[in-house]
Amino acid sequence: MISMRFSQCYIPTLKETPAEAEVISHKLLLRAGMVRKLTSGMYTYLPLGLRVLEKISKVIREEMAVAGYQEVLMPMVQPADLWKESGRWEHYGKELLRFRDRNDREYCLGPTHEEVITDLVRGELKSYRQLPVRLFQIQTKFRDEIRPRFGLMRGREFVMKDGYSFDANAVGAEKSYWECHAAYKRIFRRLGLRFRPVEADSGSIGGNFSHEFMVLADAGEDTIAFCHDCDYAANVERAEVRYQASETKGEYTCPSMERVATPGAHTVEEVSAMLGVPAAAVVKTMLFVVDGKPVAVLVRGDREVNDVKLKNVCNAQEVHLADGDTVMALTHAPVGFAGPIGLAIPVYADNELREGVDYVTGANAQDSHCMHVDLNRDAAVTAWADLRMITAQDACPRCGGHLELTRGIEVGHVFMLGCKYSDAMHATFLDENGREQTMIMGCYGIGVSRVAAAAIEQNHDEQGIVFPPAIAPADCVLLNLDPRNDVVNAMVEDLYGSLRHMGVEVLLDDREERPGVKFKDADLLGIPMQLVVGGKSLARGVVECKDRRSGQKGELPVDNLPASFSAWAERVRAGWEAQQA
RNA sequence: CGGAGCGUGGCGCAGCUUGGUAGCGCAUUUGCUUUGGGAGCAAAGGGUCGCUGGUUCAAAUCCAGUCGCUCCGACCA
Repeated sequence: MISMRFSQCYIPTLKETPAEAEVISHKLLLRAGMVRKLTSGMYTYLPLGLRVLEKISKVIREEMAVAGYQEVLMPMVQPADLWKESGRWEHYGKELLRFRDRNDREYCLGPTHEEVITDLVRGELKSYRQLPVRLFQIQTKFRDEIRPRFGLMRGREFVMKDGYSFDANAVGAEKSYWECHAAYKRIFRRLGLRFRPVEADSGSIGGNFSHEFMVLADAGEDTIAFCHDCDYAANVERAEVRYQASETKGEYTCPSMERVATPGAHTVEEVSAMLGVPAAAVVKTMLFVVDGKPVAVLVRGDREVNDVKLKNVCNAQEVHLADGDTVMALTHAPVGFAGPIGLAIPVYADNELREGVDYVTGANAQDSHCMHVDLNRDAAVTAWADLRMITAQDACPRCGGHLELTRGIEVGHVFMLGCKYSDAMHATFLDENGREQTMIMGCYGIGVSRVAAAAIEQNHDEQGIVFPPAIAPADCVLLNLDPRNDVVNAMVEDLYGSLRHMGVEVLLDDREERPGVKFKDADLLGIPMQLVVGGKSLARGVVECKDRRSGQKGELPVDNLPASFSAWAERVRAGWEAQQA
C-alpha cells in the first residue's frame, strides 16, 4: 500500500473558490486539490482525484467481470474509414473532432468505440459457437461538446467505461443487455449512490431500446419521471403521455372562426391575457426544422414541445427550432403569430388537441390571432401524436398512478443496439444451418469521471465533500495535531502503521500546520473517517474519531485501538448503507 | 454558432467612467510570538495589466483587431 503522508503528497487545497467553477462538484474538486483545468473542458487529475477515478474503475471492473465482460483497450485515435463505413462520419456532426495526419489521411478522436470494436470482432468471429462475446474498456474519450460546462460533469475529454456485447440471436442479446443492466445496478449501489434506472431515448447512437442510470441530484441536467404506484421510471424526453379521449367529444359545436387583432402579443401568456381565455385554450404552434425541412408542431398553450418525440415521430436524424428568418418566411409574421391554418408545411399536432374545438391560434400574420378554431374543421393536421413533455400532473403511462418529476445526472446508459453497426459493417457469422447472420449488439457506457462529480453533487455539505466510502481517495485521514510533541508523534506513527497493516488506507496529515488548517482540510477532502491525535486527548488515553458523513464524534481508547477502530469503522459503513436504502 | 460578460503577481479582486510612478486580501519566504476549527506582529520576494496594432508627450485605462475563458440557448457518458 502506498504511503500517504500529507506533507509528501501533491494536494494543493484552496481556501477560495476559483471564479470559473459554477456547480458544487466543480468547486469542491478544485478546492480539494483533486483536479485542475488545462483548458476548456479538459482537466488534469491530481493524485487524490486520480485515486477517486481508480476506486470507481475498480468497482466497475469487478462487476463487469461478474457479468462476463473482458477488458480490452482500444486506440483513442480512429481512422475515418470505419466511421464512413458505419455512416456516422456524416451523421455525428461537429462533436466528432476530425483531423489529418502527415500523409493527409483522415482520423478522428474517439467519442465512443462502436466502429472499432465491431471491426475488431468481425475479423475473428465467424461462427455462432464463438458467441456471445462481451468486451469493455476504460478509456479517455473526446467529444467536442458544443458547450463544455460544470467541470467534470460535461467535459470534452472524459473517462468512460464502454462495454459491447455481440450475440447470435435476439434472446441472447436481451440476456446480455439485462445482465449488464443488473451489473450497473450493482455498480452504482456499491459506489454508494442514490440512483434510478430509467427508460430512455436511444439518441444518436441508435438502437431499439435503452435505459439510463440517473444519479438523483438537483444539479442534474436531465429530468426524470417516476411512478409512486409502480416501478415505471423514464427520462421525460421519452416518457409517453397517455391519451384519453374526453367523454364530451362531439357534444360541442365550435362557432365560426374569427380573426382578431392581438398587437404585440407573441407569447401564450400575452395572448391569453389579451383575449381573456386560459392558456390551455390557446394552441402553441412551434416551427421546427426536421432534417432540413420545416414542420409545424402544435401543443396546448400550457404545454412544452418534446423535440425528442418529434424526432422519433418524423423518424429523423436531427431536429431544431426554426430561427426567426425561417419563421418569417413560412408565416409571413415574426415569431409569435404562427398558426396551423393555411400553412404549406406538414403539421404535427399533440394528441391532447384531438378534440380540436374552440382554440385560439396564431393567424400567420403580424399582430393577429384566430379565435374559435376547430382544428379538425379549420386546419389540415398531417398527423396526431404524443409530442409534448409529460408533467407531474399526468398519470403514469403504465399504471395510471401518481408521477413525480425529479432531476438526475446521467452516469450510465445501456443500449440495445440491434444490428445498426453490425449490418453497416458486415459483422456476420454462420449459424447452425450454415447461413450467414448478422450479430446483434448492445453497448453500455458509464461516465467514470462524471460519476466522481455526481457523487459529490449528491454528497457534500458546507464544509466540503462527503465521499461515499467506496469512492473516497482514502478510508481514513489521521490528523497529527502536534507534530512537535514526541508522545503524540509516537502514537501517530504507531497508529498509522497498525491501520495500514489492517488494510486501511490512511492519509496521514503530518504537516507543520495549526490544528484548524488540518480540520478544515480533512472536512474538505471528504474522507469518510477522521482520527485525531492531540496532546490533550492523548493525555486522557484516547484518540478522537469523527464520521465525516454524520459529523458524529467519539473517542477510541488507546488500549486495543485496532479492535475499537474496526467496530467504529463498521458503524460508519452501516450509516452509509442506511442512508442509501 | 447566436446572446451576455470577463482577462491586472499562484488564487480572489479593486483601479478603467475622467489616460500621469500598479494596489488590496489570501497564498509564498524570513524572524519573533502563537498552537484543538483556515493565528498575530514585523519584514521580504513576485505582475512588460491576455496578445497585436493604433491614438497620445504619456495607455492597465481610449480605439481597432485577435486569442482565451465563463455564463444563457441548440449535444450526451
